Amino acid sequence: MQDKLFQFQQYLHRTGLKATRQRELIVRAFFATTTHVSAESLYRRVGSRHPRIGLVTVYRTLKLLKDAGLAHERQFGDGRALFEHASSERHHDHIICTECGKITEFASVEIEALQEQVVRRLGFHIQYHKLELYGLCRDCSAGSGRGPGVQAIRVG
Amino acid sequence: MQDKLFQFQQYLHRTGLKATRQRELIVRAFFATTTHVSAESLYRRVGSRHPRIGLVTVYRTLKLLKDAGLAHERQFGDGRALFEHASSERHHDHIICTECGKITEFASVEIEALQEQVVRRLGFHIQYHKLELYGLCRDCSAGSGRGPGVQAIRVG
DNA sequence: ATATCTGCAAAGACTTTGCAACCGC
DNA sequence: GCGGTTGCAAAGTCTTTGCAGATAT
Repeated sequence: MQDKLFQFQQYLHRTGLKATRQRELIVRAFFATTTHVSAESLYRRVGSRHPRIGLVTVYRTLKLLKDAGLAHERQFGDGRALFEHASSERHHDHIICTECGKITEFASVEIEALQEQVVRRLGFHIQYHKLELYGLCRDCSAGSGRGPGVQAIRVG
Repeated sequence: MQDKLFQFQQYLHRTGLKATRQRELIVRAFFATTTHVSAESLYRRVGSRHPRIGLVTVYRTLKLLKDAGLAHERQFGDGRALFEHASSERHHDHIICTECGKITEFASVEIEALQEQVVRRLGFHIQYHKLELYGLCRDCSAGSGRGPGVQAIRVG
């Protein structure tokens, strides 16, 4: 987490931008999360300890994190963007529980290989993809929905 | 197309709603499209011949079409909803050209079977999924981008 | 010193809602 | 005529932008 902040500050320096107190606090808070955060929820996390930081600055810093390649922005169709850590790990997709909102990450090389096949047949040159599965997680199909969270599981 | 309108009017009657001139015009315009339309673009299509119809009514009618099971709403992550005809065909997914915006539909039973496997291993009970591939279509990779359109191709 | 940053307020894009007039049934 | 419907305007949500004062280098 400490080196993510360092990478961010490297990016700022490289680009001629400034390493401000607000940016450090927001970036720390971002990398302290384990789940997908919205701008609003990150704002609330930071604001609980540092009320003087504006939501606008959170938006702007998240944009910088994207530009620096340290964050990904996701749209899960509920009208707001969620941000997750960009890691050096392989690409992954998401399965979202429609009951409790829990987001689980997974990856399947078989699925991706098939996607490549399909794309080739249609004459497309693929750049990236987005696969979202929606359903009930184990807890919620058992009828005991808990709060949201994130797991990272590798399949295939 | 005529029977889609009939199905819609059946739905209205069944639900105690009224078959108005505006609704008929909007629904006709919707089923006259072959591509994915936004509320705004459907509004413009209708408005070109019938300027007295409001955008708000288009939104409300699209909602009715969804409720009637005759339209699906899609979010391709650019901040606005696109609507497509709900057909009795099998589920399909989309591949979107990042250059010209062309949306091509496809379906692959192999991909869906693999998704089922993954989901089962994670203990999820799947309800629906969303797969979007992004890349360059044949025309655009050849360097001759044309306007957007839609094709329907079945694979696998 | 000076170009960038911050935070507020305001604007923008998309969609929904309140309300008085309107119109199917 | 009653109750749903329309269209305008207004509000709501999420995100971006303009601007004057503040700050990093």
